[in-house]
Amino acid sequence: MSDDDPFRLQDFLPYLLNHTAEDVGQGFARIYKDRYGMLRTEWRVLAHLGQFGPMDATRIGSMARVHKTKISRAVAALTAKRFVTRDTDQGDRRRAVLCLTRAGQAAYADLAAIARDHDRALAARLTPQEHATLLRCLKKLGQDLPQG
Amino acid sequence: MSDDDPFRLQDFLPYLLNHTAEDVGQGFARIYKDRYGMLRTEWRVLAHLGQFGPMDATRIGSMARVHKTKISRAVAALTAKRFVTRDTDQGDRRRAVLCLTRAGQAAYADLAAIARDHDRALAARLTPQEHATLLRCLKKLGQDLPQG
DNA sequence: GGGTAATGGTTGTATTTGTAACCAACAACG
DNA sequence: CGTTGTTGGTTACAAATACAACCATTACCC
Repeated sequence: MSDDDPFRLQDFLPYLLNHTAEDVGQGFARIYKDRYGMLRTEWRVLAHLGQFGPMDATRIGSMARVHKTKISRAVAALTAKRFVTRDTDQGDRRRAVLCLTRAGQAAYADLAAIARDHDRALAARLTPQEHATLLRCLKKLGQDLPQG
Repeated sequence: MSDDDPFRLQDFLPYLLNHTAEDVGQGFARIYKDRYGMLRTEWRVLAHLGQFGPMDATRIGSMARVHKTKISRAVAALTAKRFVTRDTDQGDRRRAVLCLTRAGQAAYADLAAIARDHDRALAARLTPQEHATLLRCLKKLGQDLPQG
C-alpha cells in the first residue's frame, strides 16, 4: 500500500463518526433532558426496558455495551424519578429485575414517539438506499471489534 | 405517517451512531493515550495543526466544532508536552497562533500513519461502495443541523 | 477621545465520568 | 461444612467535562 497516500482527517472514520454522533445526538438529548431531566444513560436504560421489557442491570449493560457503574447510577436516578422499580430476584438475591412503572412507561411512550419522528427527519436527508447502507455499515463496524 | 409504526431502538440513528463511534474510537484512542498521554481533544488539536498548518484556537474550535474551553485546556496540555507553541499575534494581541514544534510534528506524523492504517482496516470491513456511501452520509448528517 | 459592545482566550465550580476497590450472595471443590 | 473464586451491583475517589463568569484587547460609534 502506498505509504505516501496521505492521511485525511476529514475522512478519518473515528473522527467523522464521533463528530456526526455528537451533532446528531445533541438534538434529541435536549428533549429528554428538558422534559424529564434525564441523562443519556438514563434515556438508554429507559429505552431498553421499554423496548425489551423487564431485565436486570447486567443485561442492559451488555446489550447497550455500557459499563455497570454507569447503569447503576442511571438506575438510581430513574428509581428516584419513580420511572423504574427494582425487584430482587428471590432465586438469586444478588440480581434485581428492573421494570418500568406506569409513569416510566408513559415517559418511554412519549420519548419513543419523538425519537421516531426525529429519526425520520434524519433519514429524510438521505435517500432510502443511503439510509439502508448507513445502518448496515454502522452495524458492521460496531461488532466484533478487535480487543473491544 | 402511520403512528403505530413502532420505534426500533436498534435502528435509531443517534443511538447507532454514538454506539459505533464509541466502539470505533476506542481502538485508536488507546494508541495516542498510551504513546503520548493525550486526550481526545489533544489529538484533535494536534491533528488539525498537522493537517492544516498553524492557526488560532478559535479556528480549530470552529473547524472541529469543539468548545473553546476544551480547546484551551488541550492547548495548555500540548504546550506542556512541548508539542505546540503559541505566538501572540502582534497585530491583534488577543489572538495566539498555534504551531507544532518539531516534536509535535513527529508525534503527528507517527499518529497520522497509524490512523491511516487503522482507517484502512476499518474500511476493509466494508465494500468500497459502502465506504463511500458511509462517508457521504456522515458528512450530510453532520452539517446544517437544526439549531445546531 | 470615552463609553459600550464584541471577541479571543482563561479560570472556577458544579456535574459527569472512569477506574478501582468493595460488599453481599452464590458456586465449586476439598 | 469451610475456603476460595465468581458474579451482580454499589460506593469512593480521581480525572474530565460543561457552563458560566471572567480578563484583556479590539471594534464600534457618539
